[in-house]
Amino acid sequence: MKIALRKQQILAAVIESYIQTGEPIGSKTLQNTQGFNISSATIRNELADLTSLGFLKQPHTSAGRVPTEAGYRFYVDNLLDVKEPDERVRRYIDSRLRASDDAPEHILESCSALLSELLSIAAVATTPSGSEARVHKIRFVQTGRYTSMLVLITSAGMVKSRLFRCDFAITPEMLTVFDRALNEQVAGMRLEYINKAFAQTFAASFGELGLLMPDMLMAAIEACRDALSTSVYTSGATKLLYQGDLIAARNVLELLGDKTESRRLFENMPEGTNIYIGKENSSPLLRHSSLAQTSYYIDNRPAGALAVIGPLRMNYKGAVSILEYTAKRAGEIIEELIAG
Amino acid sequence: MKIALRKQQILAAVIESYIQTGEPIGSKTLQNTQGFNISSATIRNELADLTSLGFLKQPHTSAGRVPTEAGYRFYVDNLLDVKEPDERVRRYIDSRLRASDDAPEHILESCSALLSELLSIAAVATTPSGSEARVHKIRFVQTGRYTSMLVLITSAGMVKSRLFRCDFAITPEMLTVFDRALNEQVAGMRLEYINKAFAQTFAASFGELGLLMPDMLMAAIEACRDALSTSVYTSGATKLLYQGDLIAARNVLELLGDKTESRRLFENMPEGTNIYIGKENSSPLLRHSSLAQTSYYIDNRPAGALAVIGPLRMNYKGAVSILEYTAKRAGEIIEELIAG
DNA sequence: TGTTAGCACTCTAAACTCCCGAGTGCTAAT
DNA sequence: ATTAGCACTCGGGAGTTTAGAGTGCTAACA
Repeated sequence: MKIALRKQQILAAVIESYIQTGEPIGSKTLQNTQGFNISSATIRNELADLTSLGFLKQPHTSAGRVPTEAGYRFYVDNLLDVKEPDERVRRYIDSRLRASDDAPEHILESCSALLSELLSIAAVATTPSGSEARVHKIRFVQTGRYTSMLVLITSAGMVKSRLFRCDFAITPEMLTVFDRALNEQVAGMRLEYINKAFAQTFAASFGELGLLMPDMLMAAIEACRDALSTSVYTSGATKLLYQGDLIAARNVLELLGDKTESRRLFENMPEGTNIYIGKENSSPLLRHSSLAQTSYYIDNRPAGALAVIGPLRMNYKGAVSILEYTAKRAGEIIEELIAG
Repeated sequence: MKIALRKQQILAAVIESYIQTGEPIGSKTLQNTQGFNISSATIRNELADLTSLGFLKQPHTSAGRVPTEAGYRFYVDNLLDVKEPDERVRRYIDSRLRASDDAPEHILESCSALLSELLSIAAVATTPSGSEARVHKIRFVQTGRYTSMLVLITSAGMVKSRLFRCDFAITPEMLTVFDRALNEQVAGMRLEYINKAFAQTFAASFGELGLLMPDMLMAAIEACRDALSTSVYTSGATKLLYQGDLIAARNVLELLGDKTESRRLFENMPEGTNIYIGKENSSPLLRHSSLAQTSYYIDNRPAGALAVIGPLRMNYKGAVSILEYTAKRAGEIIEELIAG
């Protein structure tokens, strides 16, 4: 769609004003505050055009204009010139990410805290999915007479542990047997193959000894499932409660409170930066909100997502800028970690 | 304070009606719905007395009565006959707690989910504090060339792990040295003594070798700190958003979103079951809410807390009943686990 | 003395009306 | 193509009215 430059400038002005104030804006105010060198009548004509194009609407006949979802869409597609954040902000992000401790999980937790803090809206970060990963090795630590901890280390450097409990007393020898037998089989296997079927054939191949293993194997399966499934960290959802639209906020809270739902959000996200506005969202709970999402990369492959969720009139420019910078740095820092 | 039986019954009726409907209730409705054998005029007299006693108030001169905080207080102190939950509910609680996996943390997570589900309000559960616990032992698992996992096992059977990373390549021998040296010192020590001061004297006593240890010791300190500090699991806070009082809900969300704040809530709770109504709460964020809390016991000692947070007009009877039963069962099930 | 019927009184919330003013679209002049 | 001018629209705030739920008081009654 080809649209005259002045129309675009006016559209941008309306949207940015509305994002800032939340109030419908009319031709006169627009003329005064934005310093256009044209009369309000001319602006009115343009506004009428933009309205009939479907980019703006009026809450009622005699009110100012408000962007429609299509308007926001055009804005983010064509009128958003995103810059890197200020040096001060960049420094701040760096320092906060560096301060997180040595687990990727904690870095991602910091990402979501950081995003919601800087943008004053809800933020989400997902851990890398383990779907590409393989078992590197599995270790055992005895923690009690009947209990032990299984530690799974994946080829991607992720570490997951799981407690299990047997109904017989565990001896160190037994753990050595478990360790050797299990690692011989699973080392190098894709995580998703460590499932119930595998456990059965594995236990069966040990005859009587196999009877001692189900608890241990169950723990292994669960550890793999943990490593395979992405976890989702959220922050600042309550901030939305202070920003007007109660039902939108409530729905977002609902969505983010449900781990399964929020995980699903990122399952089929295309990589790169994406913005979903209102009804464009896959979840009906986001029908009145916007989601801005970007991927972070580990070894040049998209690993997980950072995202913010806010009202339709969220600060898209700032959001994209900060999202992309944070994602870049988070990827780099996690890479350093794993390289070790 | 001595109060005639009939007055008490009327007070109870008003409060229970208000809890159910949220509407002020007047003398006539009270007479009709609760089947008192006295005229509405008589009820009016009693209501006037209860009002001047400070247990009831009127939103405006010509409206029905609503309980005051003092009214709720009298109600929970004197008029609450708590029964065990139904068999069906008991079964349900049991099965849900059994289904949680073998870590106390997961059981407590289930508790909070369960409470908020059954009572439709926000629920909280805290893990046992480790303040009484001592180090049982510490184990190491190598997870990468430069990284390892430290596993802390406490005398209370709690297991915490922590990753750490050194800037030199780790060898199995080195871990064996760490293991032996560290355990010799710390086994049996109270968790809170494993702190920076300890780490310094410990590292110092190893001379040059001590220079290799700071990362490992840092991890040990953090694991102990983890084990020492109670974690707080919350569920269902969003349910409050559907129950009228928005600012109360918002404040609760705020409180529960902040781990430090919500931990503080339970720091000095007396054991047993307690109810804090409105301004009785220590946190100003709960000024418009009620908190009902009970302890669960491990080996006959109070270990942690289960609680629900809801509006002043929460269903106190159901809440206490379900809280106490859940706490009892949770304690028992955790005991079984740890006994192993 | 405790209970009750009757009644005048109070007060809110909902419905209705009125009107200001911001904002519009159209027309005619530049 | 732009602009000034103007009649028109309409939401929402202010003021008014009204219905009805609920009260407290009084006087009669058991």
